[in-house]
Amino acid sequence: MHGPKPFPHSENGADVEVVEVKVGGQAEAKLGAEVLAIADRLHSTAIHLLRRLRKQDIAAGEGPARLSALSVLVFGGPKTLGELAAAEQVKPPTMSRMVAGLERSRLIEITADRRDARRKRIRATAKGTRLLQKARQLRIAYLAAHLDTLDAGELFKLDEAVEILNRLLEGWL
Amino acid sequence: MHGPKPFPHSENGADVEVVEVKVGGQAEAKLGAEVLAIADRLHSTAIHLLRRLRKQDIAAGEGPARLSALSVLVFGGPKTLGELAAAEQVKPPTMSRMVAGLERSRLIEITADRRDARRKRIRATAKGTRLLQKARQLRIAYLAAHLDTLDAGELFKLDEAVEILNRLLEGWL
DNA sequence: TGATTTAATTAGCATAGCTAACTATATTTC
DNA sequence: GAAATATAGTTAGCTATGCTAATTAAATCA
Repeated sequence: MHGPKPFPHSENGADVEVVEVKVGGQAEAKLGAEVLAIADRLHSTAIHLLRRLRKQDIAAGEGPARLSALSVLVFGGPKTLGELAAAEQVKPPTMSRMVAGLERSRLIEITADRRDARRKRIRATAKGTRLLQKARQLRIAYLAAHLDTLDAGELFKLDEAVEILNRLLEGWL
Repeated sequence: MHGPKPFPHSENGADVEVVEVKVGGQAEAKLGAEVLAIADRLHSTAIHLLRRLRKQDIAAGEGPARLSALSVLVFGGPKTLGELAAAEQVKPPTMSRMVAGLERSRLIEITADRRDARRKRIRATAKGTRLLQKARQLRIAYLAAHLDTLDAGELFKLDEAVEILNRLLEGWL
């Protein structure tokens, strides 16, 4: 039927046959067992992949959530707190605390917005940019070292799948 | 060069050219830019995928980590605490607390091991099994509803990639 | 028997998520 | 222009997850 069962999750995953779901509060879809099974495996795989990578994150001295927010600033330019929270799909109080931590570590700088005194302009410092590069290297190189044991065809398939998922996530909300 | 940039992360991801890493403390690999770029995109995609799914997890009343541990018990049978911790790639104190929470909610049962009084036998209750099915349905159906917007070819590619990743993770440590 | 190893817990710390309630500033409406 | 409303962020307080270090209890080894 399918490949090797990778983790205790996923096993027996197709016990749900057909399910109705509302997505975005409007559409209603009937889903086949095959799609559910793929969703199940994908979910489990993503969980376990990130469990491994999380350990590398910690080696950088800041947690994964902070590094991710810092990454938005480094590659996306300065943002307000609300924009950052939206980009990271997190509520403002959560981002508020992460920003406070990043500032204590001198990885970001906060300045007042002249147009709107309620807003804060948040941007990465040189130190923050440097740290992010280092952390990226830890995480990504670790993952890449494992990916490197795959052959070229497998890597290609992986890359294709990532693209498909990214397109899906873009129009997701 | 490559596809659409999906998130502020990932952008400019190939600024690391060649990197040496030690994996498992033994091998040393030189990694090309292509593998690093794929690793980068995969990492970012996994993060953002799980951000979305986490919200569904919470709808079930238990957090994702507990549900994941419960899943191991439901599909993998009874385990000791140490086995559970190992399966979930977590330290024993962390699992100890999760198990305590699951027991308070009557989702698992703990009995003494007759052979070794230090060990605990932990297994899912009927209630736990039921809850897991429901939670699975929430998470998986939500993801599946989005996957359902893909065409058959894309789904196939996704499934292939998941299999490749699972094989990779199995022999990872 | 005594020493060591192993299984699990407890205590204590940090990060990360949330909601509710509050402050301060902008904007809209009368 | 003053009052009402809306928006941006913070603070307080809760929960869940992760960790390490130290402790307890039981099993195993010398």
